[in-house]
Amino acid sequence: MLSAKMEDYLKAIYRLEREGEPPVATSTIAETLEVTPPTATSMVETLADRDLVEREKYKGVTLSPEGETVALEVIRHHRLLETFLTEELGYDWAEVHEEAEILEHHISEEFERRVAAALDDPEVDPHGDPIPSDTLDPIDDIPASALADHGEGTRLLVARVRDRDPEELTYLDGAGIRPGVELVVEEVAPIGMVTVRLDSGETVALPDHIADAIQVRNPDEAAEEVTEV
Amino acid sequence: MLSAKMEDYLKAIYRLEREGEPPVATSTIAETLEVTPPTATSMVETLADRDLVEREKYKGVTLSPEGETVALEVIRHHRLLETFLTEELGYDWAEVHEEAEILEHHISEEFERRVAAALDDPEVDPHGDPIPSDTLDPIDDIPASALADHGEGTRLLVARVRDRDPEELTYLDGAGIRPGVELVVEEVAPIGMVTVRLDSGETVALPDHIADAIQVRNPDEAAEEVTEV
DNA sequence: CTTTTCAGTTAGACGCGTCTAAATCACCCC
DNA sequence: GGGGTGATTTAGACGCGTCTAACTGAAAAG
Repeated sequence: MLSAKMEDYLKAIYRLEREGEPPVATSTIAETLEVTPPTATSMVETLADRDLVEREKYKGVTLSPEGETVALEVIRHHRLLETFLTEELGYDWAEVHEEAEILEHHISEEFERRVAAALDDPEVDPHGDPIPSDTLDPIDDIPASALADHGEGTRLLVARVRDRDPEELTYLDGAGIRPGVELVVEEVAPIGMVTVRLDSGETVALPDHIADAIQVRNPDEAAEEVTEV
Repeated sequence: MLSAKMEDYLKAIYRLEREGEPPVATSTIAETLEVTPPTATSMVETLADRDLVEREKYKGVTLSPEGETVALEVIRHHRLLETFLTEELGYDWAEVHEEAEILEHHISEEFERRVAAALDDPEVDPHGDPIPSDTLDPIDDIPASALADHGEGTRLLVARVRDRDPEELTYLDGAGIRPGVELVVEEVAPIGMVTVRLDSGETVALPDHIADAIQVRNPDEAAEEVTEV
């Protein structure tokens, strides 16, 4: 049986593999999980002993296929829970992360199935992130880029909001910025700030770290996909 | 912060206090939680250090007021979850115990509030057990007795079914025996078995350990209460 | 090619919750 | 009221996940 902690490590490694170049450094894992480097080393050894990661001493780790499956399972739990909490229990979009972060390790497969059924097998969670299928196939990420990387005048569709901070999320939600919304880049200021205009006409100024967290795509491409399906 | 294990011990002590005469013996706790006596002793020491139980060496323990509050909180979580799983997620009455047994330790106060609201503040769970209020006042148990203690010909209302075994519960449910149902004691056989007749006309034979677990009351008294309220 | 730097690992410790084996207490019986 | 018996506690251990302090390897800088 895998502990909640092991699942946390596998999930973190999964995420870090996709954010940078594998293999993932021990120190990066340690930072992400807010533990000291020796702690990460010893956990990584444990995971390697169980063939959940491939490890080369002093080089870092990559997930094994089994490790990736576990990570996807946990991520599926997390995202289903986030969706369930918002849709069925009236949670605010911003509040769900913490609750899901804990519950993801404790729900049964039966619970997972029933929640998925109650929600009609959703494909994305409230933050716009794709939910792994029940067969845990690798996720093909919806192609998206950071809002920060686009120039003035571009019209964009918000695909995902990659932020965890409840206060920031509440602010963004209140300002009308959430997955599915369209906006136009109004100004890219050289002081590390981007201003966008929503369809409502309102403008919102966003500091760089927020503009990096907002993932966007071309509205026309998104529309095509919907047509295809 | 209290660990899930501590909560389990407190809940067990709470239950055992009500089943027998306090103080509760260490060995009884050990049996209930399926650990060895030394393990129970050491956990009980820890709980006493935190003022969650009052303990007299070699004599046993009783819950302190704080300990009782914690126990009630955990029981509230458990019973709300059981209700939620049956009502909202379509779980079978028999399956919910195990799931609730784990989740009760991991849901937030926010989750508790929202579940209670979604269910419209229920007063009993699917097994007929009362759900502690959000203020965690002591539960005044609905007066009920064991089906096994009644003679032939008595008409009874099933108040609670105090069984955990999913197979047994599924059988009882299938046979039509669940909280709220009325029945008549048909035969008390000297071989440790009770036969009851349901309003549907069907008879069901129940071995003693089951007849002990089924809590019943006088249907007329129950009706009076409903009228009062 | 040597030095320096810093990421990464090893060594040793601790708290939690558990165990087995051994000691000890409480209480009943004659 | 001395023994015996069974419940209870003490002693000492272990695995997990964590820590700090100390050491080692790898890789950049000169």
